[in-house]
Amino acid sequence: MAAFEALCRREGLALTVQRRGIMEVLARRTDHPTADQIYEEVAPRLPGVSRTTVYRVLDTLVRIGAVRRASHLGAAARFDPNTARHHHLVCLECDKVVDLDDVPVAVPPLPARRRAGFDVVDYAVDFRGTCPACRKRRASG
Amino acid sequence: MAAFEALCRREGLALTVQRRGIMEVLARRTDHPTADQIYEEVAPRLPGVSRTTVYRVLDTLVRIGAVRRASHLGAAARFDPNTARHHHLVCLECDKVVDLDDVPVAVPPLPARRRAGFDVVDYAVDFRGTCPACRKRRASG
DNA sequence: CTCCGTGCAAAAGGTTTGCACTGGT
DNA sequence: ACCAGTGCAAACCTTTTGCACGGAG
Repeated sequence: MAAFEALCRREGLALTVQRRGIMEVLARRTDHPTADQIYEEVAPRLPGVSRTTVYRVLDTLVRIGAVRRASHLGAAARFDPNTARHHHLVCLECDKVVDLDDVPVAVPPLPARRRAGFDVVDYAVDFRGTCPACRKRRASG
Repeated sequence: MAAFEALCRREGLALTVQRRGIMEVLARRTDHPTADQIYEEVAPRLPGVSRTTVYRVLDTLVRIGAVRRASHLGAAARFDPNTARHHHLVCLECDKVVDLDDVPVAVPPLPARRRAGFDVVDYAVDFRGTCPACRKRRASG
């Protein structure tokens, strides 16, 4: 939390009660709350806070690297005709997703004591980085 | 495509032009189109087709196992205060996501020739399966 | 001929935007 | 005091639902 305040100062961002409150909620929770869940938890402590602010603060937190979006696959649902196990290349800048067909990736089995009671039947690996188009765009821009 | 028609017959589903057209688009594309992108591509071939139908057909295709949803993280965006590399346990039934903090998973580096020009800087592994609550619910129900 | 599947329209989330005001710095 | 940050309302985008019609089996 102190690190967060330092980060804000370094970025020249105002330390508002809203930002502090939302960051506190995020820092405490170990699940991956939605914007609305964060709003519900923050609203009693910050009377009059709006959902708009929650969305805007979350954008800011993502931009300065204080939190992550849990999925990099974009907002809208995407569909994949390939039902076999396969992995993905994901561009962190434009959310483009490319299949890695026929590229087996050996992931060691998760030890039973780390599975939190889940029956694990499969896995998928997202390799994250920058796609050729975004790299080029950044180099020229 | 022939396999898809056989699958429909086996499931007792009518082979409508809409289902065939949407499945053809999905089978041809190697990216992960959104419902709207599929609609845009299918609309000229199926005059008068509605977005509603695209959504309903996609649901059907997922149900019979002809396609997959590319993300299992649910509709709403989720936020994660943990910006360090970590992996996830994902329930395929209720979309619950649990962090695997401090559980390193060794994934071999992707050979350069499989990277499709991406600069890969990180990776994340989603372990997929059934969470304890859903397993219990299924056992009792 | 019988329903399943579709189209339309409207509703239901989730998220973003325009504008005026307020609170940090 | 200035301007970034906020609140409100309305718009926007994606997805779902109710109802009536039409075509596949």
